[in-house]
Amino acid sequence: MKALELQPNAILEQTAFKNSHLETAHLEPCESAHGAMCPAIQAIELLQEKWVLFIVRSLLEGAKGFNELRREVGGCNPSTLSERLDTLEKRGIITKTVCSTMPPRTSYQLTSAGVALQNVILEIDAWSRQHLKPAS
Amino acid sequence: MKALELQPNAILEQTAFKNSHLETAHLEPCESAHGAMCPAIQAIELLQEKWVLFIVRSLLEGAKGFNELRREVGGCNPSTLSERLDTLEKRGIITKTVCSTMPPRTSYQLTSAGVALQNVILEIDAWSRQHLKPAS
DNA sequence: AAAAGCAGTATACATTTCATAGCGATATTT
DNA sequence: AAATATCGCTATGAAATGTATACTGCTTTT
Repeated sequence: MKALELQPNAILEQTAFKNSHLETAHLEPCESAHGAMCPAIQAIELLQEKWVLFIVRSLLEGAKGFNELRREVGGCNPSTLSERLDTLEKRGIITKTVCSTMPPRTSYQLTSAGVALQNVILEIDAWSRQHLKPAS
Repeated sequence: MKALELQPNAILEQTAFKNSHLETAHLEPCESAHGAMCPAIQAIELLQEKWVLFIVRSLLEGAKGFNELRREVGGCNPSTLSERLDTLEKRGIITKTVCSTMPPRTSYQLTSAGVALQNVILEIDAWSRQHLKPAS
């Protein structure tokens, strides 16, 4: 819903370079529409949102409630967590189950698509041990 | 560290609120210091920064210059790209080679640690094809 | 009887990312 | 020959995103 309908190079073209038609020439299918149709780009955009990987990692241990999750991911603030959980649900990665409304009790758990993300996380984990050097 | 014993089936067995007795003060080693010592957390924090995965993905195709990279990742703004490249260099993921200062010519390329991230990206890619449903 | 926990929402502030202009020198286009 | 585009950034201010904190009404724990 934002300015994402712009083509990547439109940005560069807008910046005072009106005649830069040369720049626009080479665009891979994936990049051409900001990944609107490319699953890989969509996935990166999703997983790269703050807290998302931590949320998934935490839910791999089992279903959790809102505040429980909040603590275990490392202190995400409630507005952000709420928004992230919404989009994860829309994307079919988690399901939300309202066990009781008052007092409130909710449970979030991974779908099979969500569980499948374990491979990604294990890969990150393995990489981090072998190659990541600590921040200075 | 604990977060690595990920058990897919645990999900099925656990109902919500399994650890409610730990509400206030339970901090695992990993979480306790914001992941200061846990490689996995550090890695997620790094890879989750905006543009980082796109940068790595793009450099897997070969070394690139600043503006070239900027275009190919999908239009990252220069200040942000500059900052990301700095941290990626500090973390040992890319190397920066200044070929000429005036006129400027620089080349960014992955280190072996950077190339090793290909596994992560391939895993995301595979996952996205099989499980990610498009944003509504 | 008091305190703390549940799942969020609302508000106001802090941080991050953004678009854009600009640099001097060459390479390309007209 | 002259105008323009390009290189790799940095600087600026504005927009978008993330933050801490307070709050709700009801139950469980102390």
